[in-house]
Amino acid sequence: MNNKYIPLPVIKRLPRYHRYLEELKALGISHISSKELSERMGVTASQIRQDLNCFGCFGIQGYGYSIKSLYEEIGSILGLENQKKAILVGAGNLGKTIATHLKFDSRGFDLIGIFDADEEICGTAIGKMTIQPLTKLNSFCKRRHPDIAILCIPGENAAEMTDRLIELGIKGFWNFTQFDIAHTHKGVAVENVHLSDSLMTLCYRVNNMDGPDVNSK
Amino acid sequence: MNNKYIPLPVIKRLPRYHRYLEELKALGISHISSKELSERMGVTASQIRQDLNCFGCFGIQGYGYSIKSLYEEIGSILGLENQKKAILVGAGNLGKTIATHLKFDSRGFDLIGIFDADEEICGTAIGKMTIQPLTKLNSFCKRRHPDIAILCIPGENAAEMTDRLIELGIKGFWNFTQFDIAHTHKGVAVENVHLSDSLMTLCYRVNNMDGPDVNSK
DNA sequence: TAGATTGTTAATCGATTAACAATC
DNA sequence: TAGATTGTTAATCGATTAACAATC
Repeated sequence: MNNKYIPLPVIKRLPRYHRYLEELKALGISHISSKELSERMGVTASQIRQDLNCFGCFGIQGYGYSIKSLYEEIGSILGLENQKKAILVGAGNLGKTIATHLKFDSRGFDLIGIFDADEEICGTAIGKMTIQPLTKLNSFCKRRHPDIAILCIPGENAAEMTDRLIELGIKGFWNFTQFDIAHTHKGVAVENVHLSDSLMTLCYRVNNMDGPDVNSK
Repeated sequence: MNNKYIPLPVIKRLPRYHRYLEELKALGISHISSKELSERMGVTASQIRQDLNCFGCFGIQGYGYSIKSLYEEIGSILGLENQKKAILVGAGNLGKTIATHLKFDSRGFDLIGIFDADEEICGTAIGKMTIQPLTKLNSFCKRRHPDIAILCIPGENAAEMTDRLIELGIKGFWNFTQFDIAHTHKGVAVENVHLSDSLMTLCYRVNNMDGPDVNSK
């Protein structure tokens, strides 16, 4: 696999490129220059070219980038076709919504199990899946080897659950709890979705609209 | 209000400080040095001191920071006590979950209205509120003057709805749609929660765990 | 007073932007 | 060939880290 170091900001921009290219593809446009794409996306053309060149030479001088092939390239860089196995831990309101609202298939994942501590709701169906009790988590992981866990449990239980899941071979977390999955766990990928933090950031911004503009990305 | 320019990365870190201080306060600890806090949070002490000094001198040399007062300071910097008025637009699965899952009160907002295009579900209660039809949106905004909108509608309708809401005086968006609320709208605060993008970023990371480590924040 | 830790300036590091030669 | 636009190097900008004098 590619062994070059890629800056995190670049990686975080890839899904957005992917999204814009998908849209352009749907519009039936065949190719686009970094300049035009940059205008649509509100970034610099330089940044687009620099970002893409971290991974290879995808453009053609004097012509631009083929939308279809660049879209596929980025999808493959992200690893969307690899279908890593995901489990959901915590099937409350939030967990249920996450499980049903997202297109895991086209985002590189296959949701293979849903677990909850509350034995009452076990057996209930979510989509095509049935909620299982946490008591079955260990045997399930040993049998199916899920790659990542989606954490939708109360924050108080997150530290302990994280340790347990890492023990069981989980290599990545999509974390919706308040708890910060620690920098101390090496070799584990963590994507935090701290909704409260996001809301508070918005709070700051709407309260400081008069000051020097910070409302760009 | 403070008119100094504050870098966006600093603002985005404030909620996390707030969260850690809340926890320390609950533990009954009275004060803490930037060094100890930095170790708990996995950042540098320098960064903490630099960040805080954007807003004022909250520490005491030789002693550290009073947890209770720093917690309050940060809350007040974020503007959490201002209780800006928020409306939710789109009361599907995701919207419903967002409305019920988050503590708006302690995050600087008061949720005062919920709207949906589907007349069928109007009248249904979510928490203490009732879903209203979108046809009542304009008159509601003219009467109540909400500050921000939480967008949980399908991406296809987002562009149009954004324009409509800005027209109606909305000054901030908490955007859960795929659609990027544009850089073209000046003077409007936008906080995007692109869940699919986040999931794809995680996908890249779990697929590239062998390479040079990018799994830090 | 001595020790600790801040506030702040200076140094470093990394990311973004600009420029331009290479090339389709 | 001429025009366009890339890939890539160099310049700039901004954010992070280190260092230390000020001070509790």
